[in-house]
Amino acid sequence: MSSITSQQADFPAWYQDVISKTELADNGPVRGTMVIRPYGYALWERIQGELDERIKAAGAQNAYFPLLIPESYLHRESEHVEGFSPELAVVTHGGGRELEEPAVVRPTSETIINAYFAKWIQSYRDLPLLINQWANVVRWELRPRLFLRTTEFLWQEGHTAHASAEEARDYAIKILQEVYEDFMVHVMAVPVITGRKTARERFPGAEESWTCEGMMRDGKALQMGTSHELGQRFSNMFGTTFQTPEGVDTHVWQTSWGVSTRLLGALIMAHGDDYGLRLPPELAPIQVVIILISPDSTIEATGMQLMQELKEAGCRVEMDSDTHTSYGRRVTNWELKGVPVRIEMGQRELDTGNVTIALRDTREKQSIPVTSTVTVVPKTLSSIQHGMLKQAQSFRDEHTYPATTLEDAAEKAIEGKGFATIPWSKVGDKGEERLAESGLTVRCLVTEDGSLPVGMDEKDLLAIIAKAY
RNA sequence: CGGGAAGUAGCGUAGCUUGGUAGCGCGCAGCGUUUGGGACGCUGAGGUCGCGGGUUCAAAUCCCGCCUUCCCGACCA
Repeated sequence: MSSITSQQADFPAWYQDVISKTELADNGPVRGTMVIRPYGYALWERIQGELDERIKAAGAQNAYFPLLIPESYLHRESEHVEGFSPELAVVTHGGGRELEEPAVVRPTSETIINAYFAKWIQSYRDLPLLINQWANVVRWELRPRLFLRTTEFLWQEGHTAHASAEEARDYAIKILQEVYEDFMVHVMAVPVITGRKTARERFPGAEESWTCEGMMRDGKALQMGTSHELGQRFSNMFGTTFQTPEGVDTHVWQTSWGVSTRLLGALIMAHGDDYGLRLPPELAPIQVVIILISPDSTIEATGMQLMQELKEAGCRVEMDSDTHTSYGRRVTNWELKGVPVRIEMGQRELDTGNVTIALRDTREKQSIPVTSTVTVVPKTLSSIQHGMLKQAQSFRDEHTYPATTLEDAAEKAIEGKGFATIPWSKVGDKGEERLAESGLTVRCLVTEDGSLPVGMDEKDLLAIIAKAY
């Protein structure tokens, strides 16, 4: 197996190499489509599981809406259709004949879900209505990249209806912080900046968009998740109304929010190194791999017992007994796959009563008594988790530059390969246009202390400027 | 969709300038020897040279069109 391109030599090539060599995904036969292979899908299932738990804890329920949406639905909200029409896939034929009304393959489900919310919601007693769906969506992409931007991708999209604007806003922010930020920071070990999108970067049809922005190891920003406050735009167009306790017919206030398979791209690019993936233990489908050094029944029995004990201690463990393949090859392969802890089991371990454990994040090796493995490994996993978050945090801090003028910010973001921060009052819509000329965008707006700006006057905010995926 | 680069076995590539019927490395299969950081030997399988058309006695090679991938832009989770 040939080695992967180094990050420094060519970051995009490194990214491609990692995806193919770790067998995460392949390109599909139709441009922009992707085949997610078992290891990649295992990661997605871990992401789904963790998020689903948090989404349900936030009160939302899962449901499923159709893939095909009447084209006319999209046209009901003008900004929405303007935003999406260039990237729609439209079905014009079915059952061997031309359809009376073309159906679009959902690029997102705001419209169809609203059509049903309008039907289901009558009274303030029906609110809030909190729905989530796990689905695939299609947006015809001009420049696809595996996980980051594919024509078809998997995601969850939450859609909620509320009795007041404040409640809707609070819920959009609750999802952003308690579901997305919490998951990204504590499970993915990716520190994210939560902030508000500028008008230019907002979701088509939203009144406010809130975002989680992560920094990748090439210094570029990646939008990892968004939560939108939709106001009453969709409810006005779809006639989604409820009666208040006073008997007044009122349009609901809504939110929508989503994260996608793009998170796999974030995971790869936020933590990966020249040896391949580095998976945070909380997320890793395999947390510990036990490598049997040579074919021997005592070694195998000891390894099996260790695996059993670790499983009972709650670790996700796999045994590598493929002694036919050389030791070096196997080690390289497990490093490539990013498994956080590797335990080596061979004659030496039997003789000394110690096992060798190797940590993927720092590539350090330690020797510990076999008998303490079950207590040490879970602690090690936890310290790797914290170490990776800390490392990602330092990397981001080292690549974040305060600036005072627009030119200064642009230069620092480009030269320093990272984020530049500058008072939003120095940028504005005109400034965003100028930044775009050098390939930069305002990723989001935050308060001066970096927290989420809720209902604050824009003039006091700080803009995060960066190149973005 | 605009600008650039490239498509030859699963992957990486030679051959193309100067047309003559495809080679190498890795990987893969079988057998044997190995086994603590990408093992070795022997044997073997695997190719519509991206697709379509044209020129020619003859095309991987020359010409035209298209498709795909990567990079840079515009668009986006």
